[in-house]
Amino acid sequence: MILELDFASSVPIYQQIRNQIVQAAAEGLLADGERLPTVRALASEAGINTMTVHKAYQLLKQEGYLVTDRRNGAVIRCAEGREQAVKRKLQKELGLLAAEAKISGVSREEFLELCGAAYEE
Amino acid sequence: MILELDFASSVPIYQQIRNQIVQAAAEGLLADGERLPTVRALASEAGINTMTVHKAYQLLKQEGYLVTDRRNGAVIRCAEGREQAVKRKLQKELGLLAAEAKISGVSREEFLELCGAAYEE
Amino acid sequence: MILELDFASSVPIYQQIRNQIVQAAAEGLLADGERLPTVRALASEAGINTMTVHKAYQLLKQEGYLVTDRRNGAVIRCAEGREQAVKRKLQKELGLLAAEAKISGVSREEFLELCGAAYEE
Amino acid sequence: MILELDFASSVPIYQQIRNQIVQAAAEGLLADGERLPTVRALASEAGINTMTVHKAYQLLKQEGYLVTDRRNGAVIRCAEGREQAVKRKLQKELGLLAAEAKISGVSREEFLELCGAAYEE
DNA sequence: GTGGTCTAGACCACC
DNA sequence: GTGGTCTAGACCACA
Repeated sequence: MILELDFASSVPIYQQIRNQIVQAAAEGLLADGERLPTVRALASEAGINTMTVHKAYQLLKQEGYLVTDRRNGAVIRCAEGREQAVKRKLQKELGLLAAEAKISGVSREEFLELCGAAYEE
Repeated sequence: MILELDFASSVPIYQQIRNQIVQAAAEGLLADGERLPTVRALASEAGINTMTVHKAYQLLKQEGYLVTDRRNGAVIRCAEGREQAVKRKLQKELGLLAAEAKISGVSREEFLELCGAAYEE
Repeated sequence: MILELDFASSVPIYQQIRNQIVQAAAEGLLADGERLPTVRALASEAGINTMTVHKAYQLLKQEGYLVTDRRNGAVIRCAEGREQAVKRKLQKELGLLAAEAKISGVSREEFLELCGAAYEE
Repeated sequence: MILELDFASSVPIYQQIRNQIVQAAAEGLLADGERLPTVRALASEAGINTMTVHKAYQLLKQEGYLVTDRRNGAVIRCAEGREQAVKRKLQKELGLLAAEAKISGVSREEFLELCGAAYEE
């Protein structure tokens, strides 16, 4: 588990952790059901406060990407039940991104190409 | 110019204003070169402080979506010179959205469909 | 007399006019003693308010770059008597520019080269 | 951190702060990576509003002279990646200063001497 | 009339 | 503790 944190970024560190775990899961680096490092381990490895990692885990849990198993600690949870919620989120966020693309001269084809590439990766 | 602001949202009001202006421009409600409401007008209409509107305008200006003409006030500015910057932004943000879609069971086809719909609108 | 004005710039229009007249004089496009266009002529040519041109002329006059001759209207005035004042101004402004160059990795040689080129032009 | 602010000046306070921090960095009073005072501290020390200091920091951040580390506050950032942008700025500003020098009777040698002295300091 | 600057407070999110 | 956001006023420069 290697995190690349940007402490100067405007996006909160706990959010960066959350994002990178989600992306790692999507890229297959984290298999469904795989155990995540403990809060303490991840915090010391990244040189940050345990509270920050805890908050990221809480967020993932709340979103359903993570389940805390009494015996195994935190476990990643891919897959279903989230489709509707995620689609709603996608609609909202894609709307804004598409608008920015549109008025900046990015064509529909270029936009969809970027979308496809993003899913592939 | 009708703004729908959510004062309870965690996304700052000035960002909401910025987003809605970008979307209005993409939907054609705001033509290239069209004059935007004055900061004072928009502020009083939305029931917020002029500073907040000012900040939104500054942000749009900095991103190149808006030009403040010393004689006329604020003017919307579509297209040109922004393509590269916008594409980089798209790559980053689409990467995360695609990841969320992927591990939530949204197929490539469904994802691209949503992307296309977002651009269309 | 061709002015290139940027109405979106943060530098006031009257200041832009003043700057371009000074530069034109330095490049020899405006000879010492040459007559400047009337306020009205310059204003209509550039599509701006006469008050704005007037303010630019007032500024030039105050700085000693321009003399209003009762018979000839506004006349450009190159040369001396201003050396001390200009040197003081240069010291102040160059100090800041040099500082920016320095901490941005521009070497002394590069900086002086740019200075020389600026004077040459 | 001692600031000398001129409240009567036409140059905005936040710009004065920005300028003095840049100059302090160039003179070596502020080392690369060194922590700047907090907005609150600087504001109370200088007897001005925190918003004004905040604006100065935002400006420095935007120009790349400052990074705000989420854990530590504001940190000075010398060099790298800014050379091109700074050179463009220098060309423009030096052009005007050189023009003023030229038509005020300041010779090329005197001008370059002042430039060299400015860099030295 | 416009946008730009500034004040003196307040509250919040993050770490 | 930090920076970020927001308010309700005010004043100024520009055109």
